[in-house]
Amino acid sequence: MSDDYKNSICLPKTQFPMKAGLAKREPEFLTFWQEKDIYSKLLKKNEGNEKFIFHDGPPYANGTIHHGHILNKVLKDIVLKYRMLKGDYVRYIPGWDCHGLPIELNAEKELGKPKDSDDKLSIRKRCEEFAMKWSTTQMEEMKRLGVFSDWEHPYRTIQPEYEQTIAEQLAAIVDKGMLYRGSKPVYWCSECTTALAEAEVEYADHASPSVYVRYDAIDRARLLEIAGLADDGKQLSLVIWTTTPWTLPASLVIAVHPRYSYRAFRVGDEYIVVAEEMAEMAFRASALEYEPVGKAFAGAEMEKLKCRHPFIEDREIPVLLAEYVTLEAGTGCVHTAPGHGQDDYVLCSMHGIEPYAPVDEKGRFEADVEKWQGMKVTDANPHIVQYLSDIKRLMNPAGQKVQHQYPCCWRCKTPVIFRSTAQWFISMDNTGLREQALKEIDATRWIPPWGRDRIRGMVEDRPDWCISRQRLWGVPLPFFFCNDCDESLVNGDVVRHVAKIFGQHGSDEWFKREPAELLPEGTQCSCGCKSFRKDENIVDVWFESGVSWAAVAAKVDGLGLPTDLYLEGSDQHRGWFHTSLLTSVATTGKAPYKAVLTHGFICNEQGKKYSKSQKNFVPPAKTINAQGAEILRMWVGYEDYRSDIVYSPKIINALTDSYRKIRNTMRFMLGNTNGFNPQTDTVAVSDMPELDRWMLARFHQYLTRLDKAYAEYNFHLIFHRTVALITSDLSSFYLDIIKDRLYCEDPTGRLRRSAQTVLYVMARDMARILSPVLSFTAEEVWQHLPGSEHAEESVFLAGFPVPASEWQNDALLSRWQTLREVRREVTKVLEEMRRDGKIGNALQASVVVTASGTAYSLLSDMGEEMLTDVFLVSSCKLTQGEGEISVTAMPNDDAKCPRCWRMGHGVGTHAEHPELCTRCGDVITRLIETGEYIPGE
RNA sequence: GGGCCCGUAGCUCAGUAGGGAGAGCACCUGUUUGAUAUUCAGGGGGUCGGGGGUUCAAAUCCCCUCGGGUAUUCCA
Repeated sequence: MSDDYKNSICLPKTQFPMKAGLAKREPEFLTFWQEKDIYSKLLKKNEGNEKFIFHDGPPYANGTIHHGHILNKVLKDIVLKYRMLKGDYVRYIPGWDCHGLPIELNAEKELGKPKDSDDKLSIRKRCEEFAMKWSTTQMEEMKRLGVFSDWEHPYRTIQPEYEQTIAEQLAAIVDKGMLYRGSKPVYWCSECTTALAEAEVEYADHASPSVYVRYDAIDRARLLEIAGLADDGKQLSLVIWTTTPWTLPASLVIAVHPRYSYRAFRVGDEYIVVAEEMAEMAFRASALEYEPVGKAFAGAEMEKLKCRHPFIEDREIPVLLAEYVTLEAGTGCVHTAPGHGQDDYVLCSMHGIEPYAPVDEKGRFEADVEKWQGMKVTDANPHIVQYLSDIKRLMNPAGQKVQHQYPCCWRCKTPVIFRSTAQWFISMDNTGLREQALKEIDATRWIPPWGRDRIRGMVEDRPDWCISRQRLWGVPLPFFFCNDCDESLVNGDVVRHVAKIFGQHGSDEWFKREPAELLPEGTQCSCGCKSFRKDENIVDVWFESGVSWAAVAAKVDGLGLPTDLYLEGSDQHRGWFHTSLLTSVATTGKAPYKAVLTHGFICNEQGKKYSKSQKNFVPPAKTINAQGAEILRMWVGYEDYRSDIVYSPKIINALTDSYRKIRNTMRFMLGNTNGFNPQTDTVAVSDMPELDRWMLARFHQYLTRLDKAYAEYNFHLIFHRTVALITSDLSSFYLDIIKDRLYCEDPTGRLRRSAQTVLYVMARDMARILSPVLSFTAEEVWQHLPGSEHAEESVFLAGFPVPASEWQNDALLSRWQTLREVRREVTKVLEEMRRDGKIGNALQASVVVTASGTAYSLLSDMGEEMLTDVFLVSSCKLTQGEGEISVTAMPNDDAKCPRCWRMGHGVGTHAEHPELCTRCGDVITRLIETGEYIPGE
């Protein structure tokens, strides 16, 4: 049997499996990292170096994690692993937000509404169990992603020491004089006699009365002038529309839009002013004839105009301007009761008008409303309508109804009302909190930059922060009221006294103890009374997570303030970024962070938001168990996190294919470094063929660009540049060309060792530079690298790769760019020949390249031998011609070397192996001499 | 409705001093069997959301518009 010399060829050989088997292998690496304590070793290694202080935003401890959590945690992991590889000292303390309504509602569902303090404590107990269960579950799910974090020392907002900080921060705010007690409208159920949170309200179809009500102008002359009318003695009024006549006794203001067009209309024997566009709808409802008179004018002209309340004779109603006025319904003139509406409240508070709500907790009118005192507001509605009609203030027939969605109590289904109640606020302006917060926003780096404008707008516009909630599952506001004079007892020392109790025993103590047991000894009201009762509110959970900088960053060893980075979804501009800023500026004057990075939301292929309730997503655990967490890590790295990003099985499948390409190329490099000892076999750059030096120059560029991409938080470029390198530069070019050297050259000769040197360097450094993203695969590659030169037991201890300056060679890069363009022409011509059946393998062809000018001199400088190798043909001739580069090719009929498959190359001339080409003959001769190759085997 | 973000090939993305529309994947057709659940080559595919303006020249600068996304309390 003829010897095809196959056994003398060095084919790739490695233990690194082609099939990833990620779902099965990843847990082995997790165990490896844990058992070898790699994260601790990394911390120890970087101890004393510059710190990068990162502070984790606490996810809500409710349910299993979804793709949004994965995006967030993996992004954090990428940033921090990069920093750690670079040598920074980075501690990652994970946290959970454990108080709050969603958890409380769950507990309440099981245990019912609490009746006494024992019930309250059982509910809180159940809440705690719930929060612990889910935060622990989420922790396990996050660990599975390969995230490096201090999982042994997480923070939770229900830890006593955390609760102590919450109270201490409150004390600091009290000390600064920022806290005050005021009124604010909240959803109120008069059946359950309680305030409701948004989540406890559901919308149902409801028929409400529809009333158009006249407010006579007091500033009659002014309004006539604005409207362009002469005074002919006719009645002149603004008309409002409302579906809640019971709020009319609390009506204090009429709101109009500054830029809408308003106009007077003659209706019967009177003038009525409404928004021009709304006239038809308004008068048609009232079945009235109308005609426009005078001239149209902007709402802004009516600012501060005084009108008269429809039935409270001595109440003047000013017209105020509001952007929220719309032309969807009504008249463009909006009746405004700050005690009964959110917008109303905000508008009035801007003008110093206090909320007014003459309605008690059972939903009955109080004494202020003489006519209907003691009547339920909903029962009073028809009486009010009839009265309006009787006194000729109603435009439309009494009894008209409108069908619309109206908020109802989710428990008893009663329509809820808006009712202003006493609440605790942090003032935005009394002590300059808003102004200072804006300054700190400007001093912070926002990534991407539009984050600054976003949070700026919110801080500029926001009302005072209402921090009280009428709920159970949270930290009680440690305030008291005097039993004698009803005066509130709010001072920093008292709050700090309670804070200590929270820190030692937890905030349950508030419910277990009597006021005297919570107060410092001898506490006395200014009226002399020593008997107090407890406030029954808890603090807004946003305040709790908002002080994590004080509870965690300021206290945990290895962290500190200000932190270097907060990293969360873009919804946190309103949430955690916002509340952290306010609390920190309030008590320290400074932002808690130097930089804030935000990412978008997860959407499906239709651009729809991820929704658990709609079940429009494959649960992550399913993907992890089928394809591995690595694919999800890759997905995070693959997408541009700054905008909303798409998650779909299609994308995951595409990524799986890309992953295979990366993995297989790494495997090829590892396989071809088989038998290479980096310590003894490395070839110096100066001894390398030009192609290898080009490859290193390109790799130098790649490493430099990736370092920049990491540093600038352009993570998706990492992946896209890596895929470009692997497919275009490695797989289809460099690796393809050096196969001949790797397989056929003398295994220990310079040419093969040179290529191996390059492969080793690239495998080693790609493992390191990709490890923040492809953590599992990078570690696996690392464990399969040849040689013992790398003493590090994990890729994460090997540091960030620094390209050798001698690799850099911009001249080579541009020179080879031209060569590759010629190569593209060559492959195109060969493809045509192949199509015509003239050749199969490119090695069966001979090529002639004709070039002129600088292209010719460049190619001739490289030499025909190199062109032959690079074009993967058996021979290449270069001729000088005119004009553009042209390529011709023909089948080569030289004899074929059975070992390397090239045609010609001196086949038939070798003294001992005339059947081989000169190169292969020499190689075989040596291999036979040393016994490395035995013919016929 | 106002605020903010996004809109380049079926998918994910490049395109930073305005001047040639690109990459990878997917798809089709071949190639290899010495990366073989692999490799290589070739090919089709885009009014750069739409319209207007500035300019000799616009994916890139300005204005308008459409579509999508977003908000633990925007909505009488």
